[in-house]
Amino acid sequence: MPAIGFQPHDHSACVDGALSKAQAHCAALGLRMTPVRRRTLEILLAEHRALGAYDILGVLSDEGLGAQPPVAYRALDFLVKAGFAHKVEALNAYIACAHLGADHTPAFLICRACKSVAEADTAPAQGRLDDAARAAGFVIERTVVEAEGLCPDCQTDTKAKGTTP
Amino acid sequence: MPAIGFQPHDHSACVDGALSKAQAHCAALGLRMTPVRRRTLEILLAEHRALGAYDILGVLSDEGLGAQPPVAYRALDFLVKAGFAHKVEALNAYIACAHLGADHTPAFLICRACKSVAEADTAPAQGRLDDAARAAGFVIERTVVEAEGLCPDCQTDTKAKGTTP
DNA sequence: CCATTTATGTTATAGTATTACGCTTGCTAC
DNA sequence: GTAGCAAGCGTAATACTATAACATAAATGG
Repeated sequence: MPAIGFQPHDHSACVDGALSKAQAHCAALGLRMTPVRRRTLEILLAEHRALGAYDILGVLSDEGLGAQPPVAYRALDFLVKAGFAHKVEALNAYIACAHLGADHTPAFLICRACKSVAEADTAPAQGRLDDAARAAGFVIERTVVEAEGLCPDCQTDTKAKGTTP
Repeated sequence: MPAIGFQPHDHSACVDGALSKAQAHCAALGLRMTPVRRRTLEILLAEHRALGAYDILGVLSDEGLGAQPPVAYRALDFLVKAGFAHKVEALNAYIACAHLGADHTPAFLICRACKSVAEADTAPAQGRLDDAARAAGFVIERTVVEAEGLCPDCQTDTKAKGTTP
């Protein structure tokens, strides 16, 4: 399962596919894909980049879908719980799930220059973390694996030379 | 390198050791361990638990060491950059480094019941993450590995039965 | 249809973090 | 020793992230 997001791909297909998979998943489980939730997912899907809750709220609010923070946070909570989106802890921001349908524990590669985020699989890393946890008698319920650095594109750009060029 | 924090240990020795190691490290590198910075490190070292910046600020302020947020944030930035403390992204909180002196990439085991945090080593997990990053052409500069769950003590406690008992 | 649950709208507030600016301190080079 | 400079601190103001609490409305299920 390769990381996507750093190489060109058929993005509109990737959006459409995710939307219809989400819709199907909701139908199957009796979850309700309301207008606010669907639009929030669309906004996230539009880019392989993490967006803050207030970025989402800005768009929703422009479209008359709710003007207060709880609207965005509730939609995001729903999407995260349903597995349609993830929270990127290092950025306090949210991103659409790139492997929708798989019940996975994602790892993120976060570009500090362009803020794009790729999602990889962590199963192996998690195995090792499990070992450490077991040794300590700790029971893991959720794991966060995130790496910050530079994506291929930004490694050669001027703006990549430092955090504040 | 086992995770510490979930088992009894000589805590005052662990605090003293860390403080003197930090002091020595500063002397060696020409860093300045000022009163605010030292006290901030002491506060963090006092418990194997993550503290918010405003928890720190509360203590500093009670002691006349600065009353505004930047005081705490600057001290924490210094400690994090120097490797004397880490930020726990999943909690937006800070914790003293448990393996001071080693230039390591830590993994945290965070108990959601008692908020204690243990620090383990991630070298193995990171190896796998490096592989994924290399495959994507991504250069990692910093990694965040955190696991939330229940520590040994809290697995049997009443309060551990659910998030909101 | 009515009761119940689920979702939304809104106000207010809590919690986390940074920018900006001026003052003080300590170091270095004359 | 002192002038100049960099690093650190004090403070005010503000931005960003998130939740609590309560009222209203819409869907579900008897």
